[in-house]
Amino acid sequence: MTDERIDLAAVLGKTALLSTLSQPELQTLAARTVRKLFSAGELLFSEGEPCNGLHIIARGKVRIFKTSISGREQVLAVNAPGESIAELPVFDGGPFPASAVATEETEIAYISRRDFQAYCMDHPEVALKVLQVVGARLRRLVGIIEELSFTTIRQRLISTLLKLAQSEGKKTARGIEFQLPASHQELANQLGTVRELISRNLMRLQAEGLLDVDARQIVVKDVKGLSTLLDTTP
Amino acid sequence: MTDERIDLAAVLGKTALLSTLSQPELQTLAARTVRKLFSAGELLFSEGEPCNGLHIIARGKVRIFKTSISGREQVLAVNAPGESIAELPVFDGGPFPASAVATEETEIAYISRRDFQAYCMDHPEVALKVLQVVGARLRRLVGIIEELSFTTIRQRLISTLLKLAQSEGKKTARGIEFQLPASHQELANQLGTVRELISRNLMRLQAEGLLDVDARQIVVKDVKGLSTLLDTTP
DNA sequence: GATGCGCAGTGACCAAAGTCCCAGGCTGCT
DNA sequence: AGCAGCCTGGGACTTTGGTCACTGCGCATC
Repeated sequence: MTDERIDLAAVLGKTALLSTLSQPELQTLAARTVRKLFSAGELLFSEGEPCNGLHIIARGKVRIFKTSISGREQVLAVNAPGESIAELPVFDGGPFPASAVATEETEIAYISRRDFQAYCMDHPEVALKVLQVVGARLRRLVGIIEELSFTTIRQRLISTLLKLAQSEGKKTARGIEFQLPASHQELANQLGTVRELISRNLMRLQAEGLLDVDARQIVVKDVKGLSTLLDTTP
Repeated sequence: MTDERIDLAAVLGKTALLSTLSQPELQTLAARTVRKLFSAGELLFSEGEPCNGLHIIARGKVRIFKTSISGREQVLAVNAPGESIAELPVFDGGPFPASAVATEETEIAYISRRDFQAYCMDHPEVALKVLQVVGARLRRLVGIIEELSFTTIRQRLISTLLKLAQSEGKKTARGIEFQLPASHQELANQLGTVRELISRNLMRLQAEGLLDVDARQIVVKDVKGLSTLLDTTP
């Protein structure tokens, strides 16, 4: 038990929301925290459910998404350890605006709404921190709106390919090489479209000589060429 | 001058953000508030500019929007008196994520970032209120994303027509009658598309016998028919 | 009355997005 | 080996979205 508390306090201290707190404060908060374990693919919560507490990711990865009647998915965010999710329903009392699923084995630290709200009243700097985090989230959503309404799928795909190339690509003789981090289907969900279009657009870029594609293995041959495609008006 | 202060305090008291405050508190806040006047069509701020304070609408109407390189517009929100805008950049220190324009003669109460942040530290309940307001905003954005990624323009149009019919339609012998509140162009901006499609889709609905259209004058003849069109998968 | 100007309607046309469907490859399981 | 379940590739086709160009109307202004 003691081990758990110490561990939890460490986890809490690493989250952006609570980084300003002192050790003893983290301890008291940790005492009110519940651990929850989710296996890969398990739902944390679904859109529309009431929200009773704050989730903080201690380990694993969580995808936040909306689902349409026809079964299509639009990813809103993918969160990693140290990040909190669904801060807002905690404060406005409304239901979850989207669903959340663990994409791998995931451990959550859970603090009840009442406790966290009370904590914010006593520690206004935490409330301000929450506002900062929420600000980043809002900016991301505005970015998604911008992409959905101003760019083509082709451009969105190119943009994520370039990001991936930059973050995890390795320079080789043939170009910048990397692996797609997920199936075409999941990529499609993130870009708000369907599998076929991902496949087709990748092939098209290959035909144009900008990429080499072998299933998930990508070789970017012409970064500049790709970049210029981003600026052309749809 | 005295008049102004009293007036400002009244305005502040009516905003959702500050509704919990007492009269004297409103007075002290009002003393730190600056009035700003904007005429119709004038920009309050542009996307990317740094944000130095909180804007509260005292009178008029403000449209928040993004612009694409090709000149297209996507409306994120239209705010009315009593609402605050751009709360978030105030707290996270980042630039404005979108632009704002006054759609009619508009009066703004402006409080500097420093003052408002300090005020939140002293009055945590205000910070919590801000979180509530921001929560509503975030839900709206998620709603826009959902619409953009799951529905056709036709459906979005129908949905706003039904909302308008409900909020300001009058029942007549021919059906529910109302006026479009703006030009086709502005409507298109709100739905994230172009003028022609609004025009065409309205005509199409008329051809299908669901509406009667005469420029901006709309008569909804078949509410049920329209509603069912919303549920069909795109 | 002539001249602009903004707004709405429309036809032709093109590109992007999406649907349906099937083939082939790989993996893991029995 | 055989089968089931995935993921990817790709063909054929439809719908939707968007562009361009032009017409016509109403209104204000000169």
